[in-house]
Amino acid sequence: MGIAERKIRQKEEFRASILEAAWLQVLSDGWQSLSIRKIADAIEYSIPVIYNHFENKEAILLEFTKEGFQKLADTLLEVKSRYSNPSEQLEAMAHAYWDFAFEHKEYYQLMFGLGIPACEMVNQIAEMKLMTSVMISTIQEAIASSNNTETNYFLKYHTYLSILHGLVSIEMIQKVGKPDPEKKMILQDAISGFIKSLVIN
Amino acid sequence: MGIAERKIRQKEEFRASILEAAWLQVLSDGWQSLSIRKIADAIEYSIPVIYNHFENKEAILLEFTKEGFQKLADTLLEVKSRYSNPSEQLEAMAHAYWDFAFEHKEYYQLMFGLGIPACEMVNQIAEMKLMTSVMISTIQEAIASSNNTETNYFLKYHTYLSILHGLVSIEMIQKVGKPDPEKKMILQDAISGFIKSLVIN
DNA sequence: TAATTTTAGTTAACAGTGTTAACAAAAGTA
DNA sequence: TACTTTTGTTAACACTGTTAACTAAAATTA
Repeated sequence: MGIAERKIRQKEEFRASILEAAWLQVLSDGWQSLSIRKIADAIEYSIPVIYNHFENKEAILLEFTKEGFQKLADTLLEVKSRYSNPSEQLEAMAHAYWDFAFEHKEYYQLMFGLGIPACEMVNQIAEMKLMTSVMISTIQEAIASSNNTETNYFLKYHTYLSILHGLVSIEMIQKVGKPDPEKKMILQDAISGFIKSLVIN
Repeated sequence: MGIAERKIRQKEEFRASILEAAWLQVLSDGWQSLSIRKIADAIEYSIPVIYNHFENKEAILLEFTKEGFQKLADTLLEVKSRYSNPSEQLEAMAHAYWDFAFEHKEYYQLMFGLGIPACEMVNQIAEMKLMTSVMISTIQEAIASSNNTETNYFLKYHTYLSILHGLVSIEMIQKVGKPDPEKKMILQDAISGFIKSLVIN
């Protein structure tokens, strides 16, 4: 009964080839110009086959959104593991976040920008919760080893993420290509201020 | 020779009616579903007339982007004038910025979000420079009356704007309708930390 | 005023988009 | 081999922005 298994495998490969073709499209022309038709063209199949594997175009985008959050969460975890002090961790994670955003610009724009993440959808992306939990746990640890252990960790998490996302997106809006390396000073400035107010209070 | 003047006036009115119809569309269905055809339908003219008044769809969006930055700049100036202390001004402006974003969600999303402001375009929006200059001047004043007058004002402006935009856009992504009033605590937290590090250092 | 030019506005089309219903062909099962 | 299921295709629908070609109205000139 290897037939059924082969079919599943083929279906999986097909699905992967759709995503791969889509990703190549995105890399060369950006999200805006990704189209079902071009994907179909690239994989040399007719259009409707794509709908056998993805409910609609948004489902394809969702796949990449998940991938993006997964990658970001992994990166943050890895970076965090290189330090023991929560403050150092938060700082290193901030830099890693920045680097991720510009090294994987396409992912980042989908994850936060273009997405106009359809309302409830956001909360249903498990991979996003992963990123959230990495950040929150580190902030909790920082608070635990601080002067004021009564600090609202959720509020601080929200502040942390907002500062990071604000820095990144303002930079992305203004500059086009490479991220001005000087701008990392701004990141450093903002994030060290945040950390200081977090642990010293 | 009142004919030429009447013609100019009519052209102006026509242009205004296009913008008005577009704005109603946006208010009821959002930017994503704004279309030239619907505008033409609303003003009861054929499609190509719109291209006599606007080069393309983006030009219409640009008009609203300018309007948005103008309104925001006006608001910031007005709020600033109610205080004399730069720190108080920066704090009040931060709250005004937040309020503007959610009271004029459509404008804000166009100004910063969807816009994917076509590269150079951003620097050519005079109204945006207006907003920038209001913020920068206040920060300069805060620095002047601080401990460390050597602080890089441009870096601090960038940080200020990034914090604000980050807070707003993270909130907009997560919540759909009304802005959680509790979230203003986060704004307060982040901005008072910023101001403290700006004037005390 | 009549003829001519300019302007304003229309229809119809082009080249795209996402999505789906109806059908044909291939593959698996009895 | 005959039947059923899966797989894939064609062709269409309902949209999108944009523009070329044409007509009708208005303004200008002779």
